[in-house]
Amino acid sequence: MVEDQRITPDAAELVEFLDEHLGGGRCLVQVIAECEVMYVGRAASVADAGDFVVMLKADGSLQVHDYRGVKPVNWQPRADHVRVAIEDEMAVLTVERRSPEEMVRIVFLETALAQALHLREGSGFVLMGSEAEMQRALTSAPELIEPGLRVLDVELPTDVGGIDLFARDREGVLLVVELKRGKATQEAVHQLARYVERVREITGERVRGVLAAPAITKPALAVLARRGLEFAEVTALPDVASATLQPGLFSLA
Amino acid sequence: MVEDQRITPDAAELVEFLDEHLGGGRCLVQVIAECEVMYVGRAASVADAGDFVVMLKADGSLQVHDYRGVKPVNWQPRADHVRVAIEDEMAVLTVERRSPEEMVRIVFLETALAQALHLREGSGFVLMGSEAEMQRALTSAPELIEPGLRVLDVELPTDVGGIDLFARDREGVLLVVELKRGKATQEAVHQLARYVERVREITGERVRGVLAAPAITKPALAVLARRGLEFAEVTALPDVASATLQPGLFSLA
DNA sequence: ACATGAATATTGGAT
DNA sequence: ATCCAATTTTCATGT
Repeated sequence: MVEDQRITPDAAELVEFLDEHLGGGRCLVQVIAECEVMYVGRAASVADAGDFVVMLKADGSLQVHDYRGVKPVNWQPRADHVRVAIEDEMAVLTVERRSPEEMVRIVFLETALAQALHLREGSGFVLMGSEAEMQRALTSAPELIEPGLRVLDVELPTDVGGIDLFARDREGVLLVVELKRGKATQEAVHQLARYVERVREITGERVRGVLAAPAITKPALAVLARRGLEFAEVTALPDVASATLQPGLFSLA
Repeated sequence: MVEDQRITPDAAELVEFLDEHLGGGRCLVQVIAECEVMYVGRAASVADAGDFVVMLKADGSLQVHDYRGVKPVNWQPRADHVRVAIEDEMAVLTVERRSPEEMVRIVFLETALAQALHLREGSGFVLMGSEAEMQRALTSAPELIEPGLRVLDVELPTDVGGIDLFARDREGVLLVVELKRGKATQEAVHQLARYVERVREITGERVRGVLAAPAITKPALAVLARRGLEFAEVTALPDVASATLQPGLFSLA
């Protein structure tokens, strides 16, 4: 798994190391070093000398990690061009991409460790509780929103965006459903209001608007009520969470 | 910088290592191993056995990296609780947090490397080109949007959200400006339309709406025009990008 | 603690 | 290539 490791390499050795290991198939290269990091592109930034973990993956993505936070200090998703060179007796890494045109430049002042890893692919990954999954569940069991609901359409496109679920209630009244997998905010209410208004304009019919989510913020609920819209509590993860959060067991079978 | 390292530790040695180094001040711990990763919380996921880089930072944040992409396969921002134990002769790492209630559980099947790093703090970090900066620039030089503009308010709160810039044009007509630091999308147009409509209702005056951004998508521009709103081209990074993207120089002075 | 909104958001999917 | 919408978004900020 650990293919190669160099302790306190000098500039020349680091360049050689990177040249050798970058671009490999399932390779991940890390450099732990004191360095300066600069970025220009969608924004621009400079980080003065500090200790960072620089991670370069096989797809050309780069991230520079600090001692805190999930988010890197600097990064670059899937770059087109990765280059190493020696400038002023220091190893310099340049990662560029077109579209958008941007670049990250790292000057290695003092390298503690460089390592090349080969990560064998995992056999499988499953994610549960996405909005798409919620949509499928509610389409096949619309009574979870309200009894007597008949789904007419899913992801129905309009000129102001796609309607998650379009239906008629038990009395035949048109119903627009906006789904959120997490706690719904005012933004979701505005989205729903927009769809309802548009459908009213197009059809001339009475239209109900329902925000379906596991929860809603208090301010959002207030706006919802003021606009004559409704909230329906639906959970994204039916029972998995409660079952598996018990300490000890953790099978998602 | 590299405080401690263990090559192919067994379960007991890994647990001891983690117990010793976790929770340190500016410490970052990495484990490169074949493992299984499970997550339950806002969603739920399972990753079958595969090779990953597990990174634990001093603030309790966790990330599990794959061979590709900037985003980790699994992660946890600032957890409240980090635990290691031996189960079925394997080292198991559990990272939990309240609010939201969630946890990541990692079973180490075969560990290639464990290392503890001490990252000294960097001296400085500067980011240029944020929306806040753009707002300040345009407030002090509103003619960049349009000649004769007088700014009345910044971040003016309404019941449908905060208006980035509120102004009067040279003819005294009210003007609502929505700022975007990147290419503006339809969502930004809807936001602007909402503010304009609300200000019209409140004031009863004629109100212009301007979307100020470095660029706008074609569909967004169409919607904008249809709604009688306007686009103003303003750049978030006045000249830094073009000046510094020249190969060779890279000073942001 | 809760809610809001920006972000170099990233990423996958549709057009 | 462009555009849109979800995301375990994360994160800082204000209340």
